[in-house]
Amino acid sequence: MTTPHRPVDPRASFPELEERVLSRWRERDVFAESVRRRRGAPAWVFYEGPPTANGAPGTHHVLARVFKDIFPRYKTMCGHYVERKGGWDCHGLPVELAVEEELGFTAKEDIERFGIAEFNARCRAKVLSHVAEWNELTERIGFWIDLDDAYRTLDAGYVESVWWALKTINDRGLLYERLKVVPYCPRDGTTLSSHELGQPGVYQDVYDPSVYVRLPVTAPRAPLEPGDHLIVWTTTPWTLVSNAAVAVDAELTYVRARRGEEVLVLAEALIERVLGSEGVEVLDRFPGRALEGVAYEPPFPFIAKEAYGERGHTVLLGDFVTAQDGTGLVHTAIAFGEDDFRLGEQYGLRVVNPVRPNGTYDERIGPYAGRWVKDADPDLIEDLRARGRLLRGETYQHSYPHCWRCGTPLLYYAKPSWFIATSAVKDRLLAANETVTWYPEHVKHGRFGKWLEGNVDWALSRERYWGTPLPVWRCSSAGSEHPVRVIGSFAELRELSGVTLEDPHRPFVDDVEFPCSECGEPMRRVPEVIDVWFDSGSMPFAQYHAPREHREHFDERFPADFICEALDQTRGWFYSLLAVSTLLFDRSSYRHVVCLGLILDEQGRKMSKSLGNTVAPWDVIDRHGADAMRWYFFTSKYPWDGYRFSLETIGETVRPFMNQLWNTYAFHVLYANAGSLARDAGGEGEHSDLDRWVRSRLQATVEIVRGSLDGFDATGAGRAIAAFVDELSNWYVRRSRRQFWDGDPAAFATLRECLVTVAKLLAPFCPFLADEIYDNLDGREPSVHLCDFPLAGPRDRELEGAMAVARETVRLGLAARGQAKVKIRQPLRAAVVVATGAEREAISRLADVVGDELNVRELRFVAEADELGEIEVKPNYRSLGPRFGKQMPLVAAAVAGLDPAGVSAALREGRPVAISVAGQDHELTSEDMLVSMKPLAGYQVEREGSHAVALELEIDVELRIEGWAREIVRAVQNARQAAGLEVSDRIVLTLDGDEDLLGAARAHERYIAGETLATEVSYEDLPDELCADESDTARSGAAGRRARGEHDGAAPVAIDGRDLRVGVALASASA
RNA sequence: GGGCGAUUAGCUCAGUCGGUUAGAGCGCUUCUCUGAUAAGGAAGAGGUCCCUGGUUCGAGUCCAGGAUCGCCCA
Repeated sequence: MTTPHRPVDPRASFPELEERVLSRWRERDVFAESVRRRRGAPAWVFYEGPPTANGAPGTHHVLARVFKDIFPRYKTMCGHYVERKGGWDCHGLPVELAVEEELGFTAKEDIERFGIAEFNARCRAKVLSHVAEWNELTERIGFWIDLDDAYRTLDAGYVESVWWALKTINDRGLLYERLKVVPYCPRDGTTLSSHELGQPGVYQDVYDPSVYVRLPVTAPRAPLEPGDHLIVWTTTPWTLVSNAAVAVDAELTYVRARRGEEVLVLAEALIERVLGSEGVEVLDRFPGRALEGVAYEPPFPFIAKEAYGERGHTVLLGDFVTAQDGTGLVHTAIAFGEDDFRLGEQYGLRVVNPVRPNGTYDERIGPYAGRWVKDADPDLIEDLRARGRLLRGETYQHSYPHCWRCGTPLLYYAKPSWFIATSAVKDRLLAANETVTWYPEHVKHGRFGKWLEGNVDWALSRERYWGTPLPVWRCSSAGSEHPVRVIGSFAELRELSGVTLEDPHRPFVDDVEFPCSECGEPMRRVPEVIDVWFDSGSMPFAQYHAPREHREHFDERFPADFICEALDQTRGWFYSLLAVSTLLFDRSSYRHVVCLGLILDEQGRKMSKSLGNTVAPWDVIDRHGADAMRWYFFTSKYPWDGYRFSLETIGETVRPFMNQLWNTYAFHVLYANAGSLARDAGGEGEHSDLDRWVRSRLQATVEIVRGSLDGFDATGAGRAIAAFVDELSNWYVRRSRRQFWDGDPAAFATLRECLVTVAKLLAPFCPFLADEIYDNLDGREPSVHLCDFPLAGPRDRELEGAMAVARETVRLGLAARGQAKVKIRQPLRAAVVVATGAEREAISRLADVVGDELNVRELRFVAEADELGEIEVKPNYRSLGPRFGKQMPLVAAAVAGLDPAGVSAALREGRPVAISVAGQDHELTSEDMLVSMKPLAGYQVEREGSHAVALELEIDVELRIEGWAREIVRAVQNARQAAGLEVSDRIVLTLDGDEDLLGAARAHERYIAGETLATEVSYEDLPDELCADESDTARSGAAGRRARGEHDGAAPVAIDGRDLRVGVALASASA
């Protein structure tokens, strides 16, 4: 340990430093070693939620990646084996869309014509096109994850694991096919995924027809009568041709209302909105359930009641009916609405869909056959009007989805799809969620819990190309009802078909056939691929190709202790993970989730390419460094609330902390190197109270950091580190500077321990900075990241409390100086401190520290505040409020009427104070009262609560001369610095100028010489203009130092209006 | 239209169980300190705690309604 530390530039560039640390990590293989060393230790499991690498990584990815990094690093340092396997999400529509765009395709037919094999080959190339950039950024931000062994959802092994999962789910009877109403683009002939619906611009405000239609009751029964009309409302008149039923709410109140000649049936709450306020007479009121079963004549005659079944063209009860808009009676067309479809299922109505896949009516709709449905709206309305069926027609503005690709309004349209019956395990999903700890907590029973409660079966299939093929084979004989076969492994498929799949993707898998076990006809795979979310939800086992391989490895790493993604994954990965593991293993696949919020720009707008307000991660890293970016994300706020992000914000947020730490570290290195012999003298010598105090604060910080990180609170932990560094720099080092100048081994040992421990605490947050400090100050391990995380040692709470009181005293004393406009450098005779008991003892113990900081010769104490100022007593609401309740104002008045000095005296002696409230006598103890002081004229007193510090302001000749001596020291120090001397250089000092000042200098010559490292002090004439111009001397370092013995004159300085000229010259080395 | 969250100083954010006069950092003004520091200290300016109503002796905090912003759905 005799080697001095590497010199530290106090203005080092963090980005450059980080690059150096990175190369050190590479040389020493630190990441791999950090994992290797914990082999055999208890596992702590992290799952990487796979990003897609078909685009460049953005700032929000950095946010996710640094939070994914910090907790595994922490747990590793705490002694856990934390495997960090990377992953890439490879399938899915965004990739297909990007390739389609490149090829100029607009419809699925283009892909079919182009050839699926070539198309998918391009998807495969595309999906990993940005991996290099991702890898580079991942390394640069210090996210330690194994990218060489990353799982990829496109790999055959991964696909096979997914197939296994689907087969298992099917074996439990939870996989099925049925019609589903989906958003459908009739022009492109394709269903749109939820992802596509989320594209910007999909929901547009449009004007659609809004029509109220009369439906004559055909078989009236009480409370209805012949001639009554049901009134329904719709904004999609084109669906009226396939009206199947009318839905009402069972509990809602409906009326028969007479207007003119006719009697209309609708919800009471909507009478005025539909019929206006005049000329309407309510004949009868009844709940919706009274209408159930009433038959009516449909708006158009094209499709007969029988086509729908027994309940066709009757009133049904639906739970989705509200009185928010419309009439309270909802037109229902089974094939064209989610609610409609569910109602149809519930009542056993058959699905009749008279719209062809290209969006035109089929032959069942007579005169309208072949017409594009939306274009038929005006004619259909006119038809209704001509037949007296139209009650009202207008236009209505609402938000409606459009195909993001071609702009066509989407139709909601029943299509066959494959489902997983997640709703059958809803209770298990909810139970699994109960085992998960969410950060923030409200997600658990809020957004996520609510989502689970409303669970509907998982629509699994996609009519697309680049995805995990749905492993379902179906008998090809016409109209076959033979059971489908779900394949769970490649071996199973090979056994049946004799085909060994090189690549399980389409189109190759589509060619594999095998005979139907029932009839021997070929079984062919259904054309769909599966939802990519099922891929990523399967990663706990699929990443290891489990269960076919590495079964134990998987078992040991299930479930995860920790996952972390953006909040929008509630319906994405958080759900798919939970659903897949609940279906397969009846438990959650994760224990703790940290949710991250959205990153907004400076103005609080969402960052988007179209707004041009994105901040590229590289810009931040090049300017502020990765540690700064990490520190900002960790500590500026809790991550789930989102960030307002800009380059400037990062700098402002981070500078105080990182610079403070760096400067403290640089200070240590500077003086440790300057006096390196002292460090090796053996033993640490006597520790001061300051040493003991800062060590105790260090232990307190370790406690907080551990506690916070154990609770996944990086923000609280980081802020505790910052608070400690502030105490270390602004109190410990500042108050201990003399010890460092004197080479006190106890001080160096203390500061070094603090810095090294901070480096360890900081390692998961700012891995570069922490490693640099550790490496230079300790370096026993190749990296701080191979160290154990600090364990909190014993604290000296009494000393911590004492120092808090002492610092408060200093604060008050400095404020008093400020008020009196007496500089710190001017010594004062005494400070008078109001304190009693433990506080007085505390300040006495630390009197040197306090007196030195306040620059007073003496601290005196007075026991009672009234010696320094007038007393005020106030009621303590916190203790008296619960006791007196409504009488509190009276109590306050009674307390105000007491004699403050008497109360103060009584409480001091432990006697209670009597008051009378509303004729009742009560006793108040010291807990019930707050005693404070008013300032007293004539003294310079600063007070707060029960504390006060007063300064004796009289400055006699002795004090004045001492003050001058300190001013002279300051002037000499400036001259030293201007001359570019090293902090340990000895000097020959020459002073010239005002006789009073020189007299003060002579009187305090030893002090001045000691402070300025002057081996010699002389009083001679100094020419004014000896010194060169500032630019030459200022901060010029060793190169600018004057030759030995040569005077370096300084410009005259003024002290109390008196001139002083200072000459400094480097003394000979022997001094 | 529904669900979830947010709203506190010019900016970024704390604010515990409801309790005296609502805080910090950055920025601004003045002063000060400096053998590490672009740092630190003191004072000052800066507040409709989004609004309205309610509960309470007492509300930034609890309740209800509303506004605005965001997210997720539709």
